[in-house]
Amino acid sequence: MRTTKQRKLILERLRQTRSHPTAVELYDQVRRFLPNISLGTVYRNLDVLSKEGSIRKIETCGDQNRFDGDPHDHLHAICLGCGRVKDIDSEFMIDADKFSGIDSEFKITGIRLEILGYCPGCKADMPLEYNQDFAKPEAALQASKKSNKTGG
Amino acid sequence: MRTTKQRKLILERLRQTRSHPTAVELYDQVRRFLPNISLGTVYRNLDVLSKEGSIRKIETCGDQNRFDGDPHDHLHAICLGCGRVKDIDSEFMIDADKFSGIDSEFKITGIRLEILGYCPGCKADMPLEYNQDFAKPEAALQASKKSNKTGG
DNA sequence: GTTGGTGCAAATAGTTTGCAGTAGC
DNA sequence: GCTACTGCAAACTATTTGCACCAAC
Repeated sequence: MRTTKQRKLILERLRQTRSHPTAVELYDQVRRFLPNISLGTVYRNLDVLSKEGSIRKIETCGDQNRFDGDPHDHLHAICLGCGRVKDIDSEFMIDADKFSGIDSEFKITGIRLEILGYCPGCKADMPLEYNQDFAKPEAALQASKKSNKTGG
Repeated sequence: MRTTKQRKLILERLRQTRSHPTAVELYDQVRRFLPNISLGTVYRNLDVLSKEGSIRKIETCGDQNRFDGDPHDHLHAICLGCGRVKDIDSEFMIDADKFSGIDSEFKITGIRLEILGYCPGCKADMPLEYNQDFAKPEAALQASKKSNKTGG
């Protein structure tokens, strides 16, 4: 794997930010330093870097993927209002072994665990039902898929 | 909400199957009964039915969404080989309250928990590392995003 | 100098939408 | 009869890819 200036810049920017940018957000950032870089290059680099393990692709199930410069185990809290992703301390991780008895035919390799909710800025957008009480995750997920502000 | 024959058929097919079809798979199924139905109509109906709560949109984070005719709480085991989704008994559910201490600013409304692994048919595609031991979920997820066979 | 990486633009895949006609209530 | 719903096709969004040139090793 060659160390091109594009690749170096993308990795560096991703490591420096605590946000979890989308490919396009990252493209906008790196363009300030390399005006001629193309979006295709950003996608290609995000792909090789995440395959190689230097970064993580976060599958937020939103319309766009987000990327995390920290490849170590930790949880993500995903805002259903704006789609932004916040890191959560790994002490809350759940071990995949907990589920090992589930199904003899299905070979479990891991779990996907994400915290869903609303960040301070999006509390106003929160469905009424959540103002009194906690409720079903999926319902909220459905309701909010649309409003993906570009998030930092 | 009107009960059109298209809507009725889509809901009926979804309730009858234990697979978790994609929109296109469902379209292929209902076309056998209503040859002129359009894919747009299938998408529109999946949207209203899931917003209304009759079905669930499963956010498998694959390239295509899948739909579940059973709106009740249960877990999904997602095959990283073919993208197919299998229901898991709700006794394994984890309560969102477990995470309530995570962050005072973030209003938690739920969690997303999915079991990742390989179904019997895809065990051959499984990365070598899993043949000896369980390993990190995300690595496998990255590796397998590509191979979404149309699943049933 | 070899070849992996780049910029560009076109292609692709999944999904959404505008529109004019249709059918459920 | 009103109007939500439909089929169709075009549009849209995120992402991928073919190609000719370039630069890291």
